[in-house]
Amino acid sequence: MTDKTYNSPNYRPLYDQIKVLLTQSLIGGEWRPGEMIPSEIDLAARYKVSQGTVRKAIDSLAGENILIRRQGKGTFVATHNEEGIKLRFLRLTAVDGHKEALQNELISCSKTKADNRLAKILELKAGAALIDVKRLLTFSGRPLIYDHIIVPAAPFKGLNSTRIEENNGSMYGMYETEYGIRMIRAEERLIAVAATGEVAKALNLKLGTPLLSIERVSYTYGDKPMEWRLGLCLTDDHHYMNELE
Amino acid sequence: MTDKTYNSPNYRPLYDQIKVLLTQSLIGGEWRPGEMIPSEIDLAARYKVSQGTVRKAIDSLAGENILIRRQGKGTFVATHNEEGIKLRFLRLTAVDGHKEALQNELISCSKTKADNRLAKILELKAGAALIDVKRLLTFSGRPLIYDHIIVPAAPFKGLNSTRIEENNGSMYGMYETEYGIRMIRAEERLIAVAATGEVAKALNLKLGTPLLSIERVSYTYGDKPMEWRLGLCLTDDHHYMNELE
DNA sequence: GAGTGGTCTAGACCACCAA
DNA sequence: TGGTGGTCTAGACCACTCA
Repeated sequence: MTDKTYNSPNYRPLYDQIKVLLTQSLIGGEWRPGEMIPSEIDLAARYKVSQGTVRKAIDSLAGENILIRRQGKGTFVATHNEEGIKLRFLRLTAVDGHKEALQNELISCSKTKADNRLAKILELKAGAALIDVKRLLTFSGRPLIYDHIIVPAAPFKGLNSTRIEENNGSMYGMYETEYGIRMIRAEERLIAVAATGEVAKALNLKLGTPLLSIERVSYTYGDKPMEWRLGLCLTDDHHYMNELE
Repeated sequence: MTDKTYNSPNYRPLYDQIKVLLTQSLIGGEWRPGEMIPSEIDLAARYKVSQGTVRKAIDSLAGENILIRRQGKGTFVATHNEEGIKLRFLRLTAVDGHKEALQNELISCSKTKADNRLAKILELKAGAALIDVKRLLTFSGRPLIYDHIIVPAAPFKGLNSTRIEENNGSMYGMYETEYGIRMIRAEERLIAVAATGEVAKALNLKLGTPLLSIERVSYTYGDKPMEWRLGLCLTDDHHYMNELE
């Protein structure tokens, strides 16, 4: 790490290189979700840089919610299996802001093959094996979201309805616990649509009722897409919250 | 600044105190939108702290898009009047991702009074004077958004249709240029609704067409709400993009 | 070349937590 | 009490921009 490679065409700051090394250890499973990583001083010794440089690398990863700092305790690998962080990606809240019980009702879990569109989104070959999950999410006993989830079959071997129910429908938690795959980022695209047959029936709505359509692609380390999801949400007393900076 | 007030109940890091001082200078107008602020070294001398501490304060403000760093040039006060940053809060993009010409068509600009709901949102007294703007936004010649904008009349004295058109409909730019008020943050709440009379007509739609409703409250320094806005968007070939971390 | 932000270091000390 | 992250400093040097 003494070679700073200044003036080289592909110059990267040291802390950026350290960040890559840390990420590789995360991908490689050296530190698993929920575990504590070595202290800043230990890492500094390991990589032969100053504590401040390690610090900056960790700061960056903490800013991306990949690591979590806890003063006095240590730095931990973030996980979706933690109370309070479990629903990090769920932006739908009640209009009056009250907390509510969330329940899953599995509709189906089957195998399909990727058409061109999904293959492109998930970076697979057309025809690749997929797992297709449909479910209903109920808020305080009322069904509000019709969820359609698709993941590649290869990395999620053995995923079936039993396993989903064992994990209480927490998909992200299951991906981590059962397959060691952690989602670190997601992109959502929202539009308004009219409720059609199957969905209207499941949500107990009139045909044509406006629904919020949330299409989400989730990424794991290295910006690799690992899940496609389409949620159709009834928004008569809930809304999707977003903060702009 | 020598008093570090350690162990005091309301202990705040030095860089946080510097951040407050910088923010006060921004509010007070010492450095106006688009201008360069003093160099880190100068600020360090001014506040009697090290460059690193000033740096951390600036880093924080840059992270909130309040300041913009430019290596080799200096640090500048962010502005909505800059090409490329102009539409920072607009998340609606074409499905195929192509760039498009955006145009404003002013429908009305009138005075009203705050009802209880708006008074609460904008932190005013019920009955306070408001300015009410309606307009149509067209993308590549096609009307896609019916916008309803409400601001308190007091800080925006003299805002009328003429002035809006002089600023080409760029509301945030106008707030800065004409009134020295900069929006730094916004909260949005999205739901799906059905098009009703006036809006359906303006957007040339059938009654009941699903529209994306985007309610936005914008805040200036000190988390003071200064604008309420409701956009009704046709999303047949556009979508609202959002990134989750 | 002078000035700006960006990186990196080494060291001191503080705040928080657990045993 | 010892270990962890968090703050702060002083100083050296690099990368970028512009005159």
